Amino acid sequence: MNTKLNNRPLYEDVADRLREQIFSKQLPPGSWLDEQNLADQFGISRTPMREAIKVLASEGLITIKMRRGAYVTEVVRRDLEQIFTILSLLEGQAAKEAATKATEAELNLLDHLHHRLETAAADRDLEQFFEINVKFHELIQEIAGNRWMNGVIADLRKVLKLHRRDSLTSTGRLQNSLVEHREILRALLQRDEMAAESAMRIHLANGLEAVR
Amino acid sequence: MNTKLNNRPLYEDVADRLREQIFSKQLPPGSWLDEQNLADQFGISRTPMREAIKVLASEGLITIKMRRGAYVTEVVRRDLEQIFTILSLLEGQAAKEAATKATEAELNLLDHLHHRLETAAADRDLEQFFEINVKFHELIQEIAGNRWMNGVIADLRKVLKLHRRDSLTSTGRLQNSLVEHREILRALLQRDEMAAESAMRIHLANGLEAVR
DNA sequence: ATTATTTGATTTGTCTACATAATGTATTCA
DNA sequence: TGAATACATTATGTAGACAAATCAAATAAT
Repeated sequence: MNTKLNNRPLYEDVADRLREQIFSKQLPPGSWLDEQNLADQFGISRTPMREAIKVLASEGLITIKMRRGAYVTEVVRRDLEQIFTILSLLEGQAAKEAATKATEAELNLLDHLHHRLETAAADRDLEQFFEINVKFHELIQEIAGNRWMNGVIADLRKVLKLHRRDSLTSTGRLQNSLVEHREILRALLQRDEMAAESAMRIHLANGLEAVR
Repeated sequence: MNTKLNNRPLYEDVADRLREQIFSKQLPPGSWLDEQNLADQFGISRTPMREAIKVLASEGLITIKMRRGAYVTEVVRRDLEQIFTILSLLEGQAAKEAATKATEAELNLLDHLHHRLETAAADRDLEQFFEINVKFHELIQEIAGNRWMNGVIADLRKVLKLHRRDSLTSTGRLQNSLVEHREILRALLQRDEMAAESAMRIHLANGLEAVR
């Protein structure tokens, strides 16, 4: 009895809901995913549940063991270091390309976003800060326009969310993060490729320092 | 009746066989994947076929359209440029890290592989050359030891294989490729981080030039 | 003749049931 | 009492059937 939307495949909705449960630690890292139980809980059969599990597995959020079911991936420090290394390279490249590719309108958008970030920081509104921060990064990626790169970054950022100490939880880090963002924005507005790349790399390198 | 192995889930075997059909252009880019037809052809039911399709979709080899089935991804020049940009960054980083992390034994392995590459090139044995070339790159990645990076690289290289003019088909490119490999190896043996990274980036940048 | 509508065929999405492999438990024998 | 084997339970892997939605073709209407 689906009173819900049929606007897209069920297994995608299921995948979204599963992700939420994983990120909220309702399904903590290392825990086993009981197909039947979860299917019942979601009011669906095992088939779309299994397809959803495969989607999350391809994103690296869960690990499937042959004949032994699926488990939520445990992200250890080593993983954080490796993932931040990649993000630093890719987002750095995105910032570099954005510096030259961005239209004036897009630069204005970035500027506007950054101002909202400053406001959220001043208000100590962590929720808002985090949300706008994500949008800022995503807009830069969108401007760079590398479809494959954006996919990789999106997947890796999802995996990062598995880690308990999700970056910039400490307010000290928040201030530093803000300063780094200012530098990124400045470089972009001046269309300084190298500075933008460099600033973004430093930003992410510091992000790694914050979580460990 | 499956006289075959049950050593791993059926959908993984199916995914492998599907990949083969795609790479061999038996299923050309843009073509539609008829679930029922393929399942019959493989002597299985649609369930593992659908799961295999989702695996390939997560690798970017096929694209699933809502209620309209799955299609082999069409890789255009834009995709090639974007993917090579990423590979250049990541494999460059791998080479950089390998320069310091590699043990003497691993450097010897690389040296050995390169000699076999020289031989294959001298023999104009394209098949061999290509195979050893892949191993050379993979060994460097293994030495760098970034699990997440290696996954990304592996996926993107699969997507590259979709393109008709799979890099270094021309013998002229083969000679250039060999020279570039010599430079990469030299830098690694001297444990020169920067040179290794730079040489690898140049190598991949030239790889892009060759396919377009 | 062109456009709209309806109907039919095909295909995807989902469910239920069955087969098979793995884990845990109990019973038996040393 | 401890270990090994057989059995039972449980969960995953696979198959086949059903339901819903899309596409195409044929018919009807303007």
